[in-house]
Amino acid sequence: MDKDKIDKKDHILDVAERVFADLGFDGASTRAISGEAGVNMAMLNYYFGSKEGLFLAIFERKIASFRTLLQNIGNDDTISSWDKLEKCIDNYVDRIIVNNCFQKLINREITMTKRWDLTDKIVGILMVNVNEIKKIIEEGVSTAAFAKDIDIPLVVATIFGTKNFIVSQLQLSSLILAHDIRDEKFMEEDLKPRVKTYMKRLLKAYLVNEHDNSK
Amino acid sequence: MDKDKIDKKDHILDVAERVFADLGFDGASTRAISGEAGVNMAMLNYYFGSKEGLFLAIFERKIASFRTLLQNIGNDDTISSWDKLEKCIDNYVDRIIVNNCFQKLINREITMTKRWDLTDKIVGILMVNVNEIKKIIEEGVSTAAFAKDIDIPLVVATIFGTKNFIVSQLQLSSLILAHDIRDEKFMEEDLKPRVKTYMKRLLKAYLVNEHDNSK
DNA sequence: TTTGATTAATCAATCGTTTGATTAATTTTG
DNA sequence: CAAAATTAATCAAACGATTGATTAATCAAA
Repeated sequence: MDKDKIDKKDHILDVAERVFADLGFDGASTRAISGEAGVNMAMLNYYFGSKEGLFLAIFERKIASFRTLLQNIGNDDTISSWDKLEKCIDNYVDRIIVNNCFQKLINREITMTKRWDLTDKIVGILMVNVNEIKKIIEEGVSTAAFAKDIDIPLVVATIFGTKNFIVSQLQLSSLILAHDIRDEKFMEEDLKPRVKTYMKRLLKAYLVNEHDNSK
Repeated sequence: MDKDKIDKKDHILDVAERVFADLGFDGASTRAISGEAGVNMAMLNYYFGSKEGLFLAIFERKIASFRTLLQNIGNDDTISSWDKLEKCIDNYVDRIIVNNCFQKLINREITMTKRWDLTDKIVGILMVNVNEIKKIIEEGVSTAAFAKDIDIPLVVATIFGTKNFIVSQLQLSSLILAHDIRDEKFMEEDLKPRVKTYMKRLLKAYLVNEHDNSK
């Protein structure tokens, strides 16, 4: 049946996403992926053409939905720039903490000099989302909601860098936070609201035009 | 000669560091490393026992010196907590932007679930440095130089996350900064002071106790 | 000559991919 | 509807290439 085929492909993508995240692109063998997914090795090539095709399929499945979400926030004319940014933060934190293995996957492969074509594709997909954030901050500056002398690209680097660090370097952030970050309950009930609150305060202190940053 | 041997080992470590950073642990073959270093493949095992041994040797060569630098800053009783933090930022930015391929190397391998023993070793080494920063911030809070309701672990995540993002995701940050980040001159003359200024303003706005963070 | 450094050749293991065959499902034809 | 033809899905086996590591022979220096 067609339904079963889609389900099976989706199942493979689910498994492959986790295995890639754990072991990296090179480290994850097609045998390991097919083995864990309970399918024959040849099915990966049959469905996705190649290992790289499987890798890209994982991305394309994930990114699109979040992009439209960001765009909806950005295009909403009824709320202020700061409220838009808050909404972005909330959505990002919700998203990345839940399926963090996908984030790890991106962060690892994007630093590769090998496989330029693949990296370029990933960067291209990500930049669309990055630019949505950037646009919101720029809007805030032009409407004088944010200070005019802020460093927008580096603010973006802080937003993405902080979230990447927390989810991507699990062992390190576990030690820093003094919690086992694989503890689902802690992640959901404690860390999630905590990161949201922190990011908002941090950015508000720097961005919002209530004191002079230039000194 | 003994001198020549040490030079050769160092040369291998230099090359291996770059190749590992570019291609990852799995992606970097011993043939590629020995080939680029201009030595026979067997010399890697002869000198470092194994590929993993070579990998660890790269770390041990690098980390120690910076650790003592951080500790010297932390133990200096003649300057304020904020000045200590500024010094740390300056030193970090100077260091990571120059040899960023080492940072990439760490950031990639630390996210691996594979090779727990190796990751643990790396994390252990890094945590010493992380704790130095943490100690300085804690000192600032206890002396009321910093606001008491700040989230220290997440501040650490921002410091390391932002720097990691800039150097580790070169392609992405090149696009965000609208500059080719491999341009040495831009990195040295523009980006370096810019990141320093930004990090200080960002952290000061959040940390220093001149407005109430709790609202 | 003896010891340590260096080499080319080779090892078993594993890699991603391809193959040819077999089964299941679908479509076409009579 | 039923038989035949076609397509899709799945499999075990094997491919050539590459991996990290080791061997035994050679070289250089003391």
